Amino acid sequence: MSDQIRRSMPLFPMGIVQSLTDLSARQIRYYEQHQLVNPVRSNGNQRLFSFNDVDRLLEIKDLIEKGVNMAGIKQVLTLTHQPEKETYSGEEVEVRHELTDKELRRMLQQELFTAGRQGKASIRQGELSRFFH
DNA sequence: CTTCTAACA
DNA sequence: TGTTAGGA
Repeated sequence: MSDQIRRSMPLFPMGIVQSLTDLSARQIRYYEQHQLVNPVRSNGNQRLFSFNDVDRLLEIKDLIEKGVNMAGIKQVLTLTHQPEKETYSGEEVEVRHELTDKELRRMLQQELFTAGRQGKASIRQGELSRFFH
């Protein structure tokens, strides 16, 4: 598993990650507060992100653009990064769960009916009606 | 010059 | 989320 070590190596500072993800420093720091990414700190207290962190931020950006809020993103990322055991030609391999649009819609729809009505759906941001149109 | 934390005319 | 102050 040497490749994972490389993907986890602290490499880029805030500026690079900003241009790489098109997210503001404010957003990136905010997502870090919510445990969505875990950049390491340099001696000067500067954040150093790994390739994995950037990859993760891109997933977050994608979900944000789909109208999913923090609560929803946490759920999706948790499910997505939960290793699944799959058997290929006799060999058991760990595979990253791919969340399908169908599953995401299910989550959103369930949310829409469960916690919905009374208050705001905790998994959505504003009117995400386009998911059902 | 870049990044950090805390806070909000 | 943006923006800004005050430091490192």
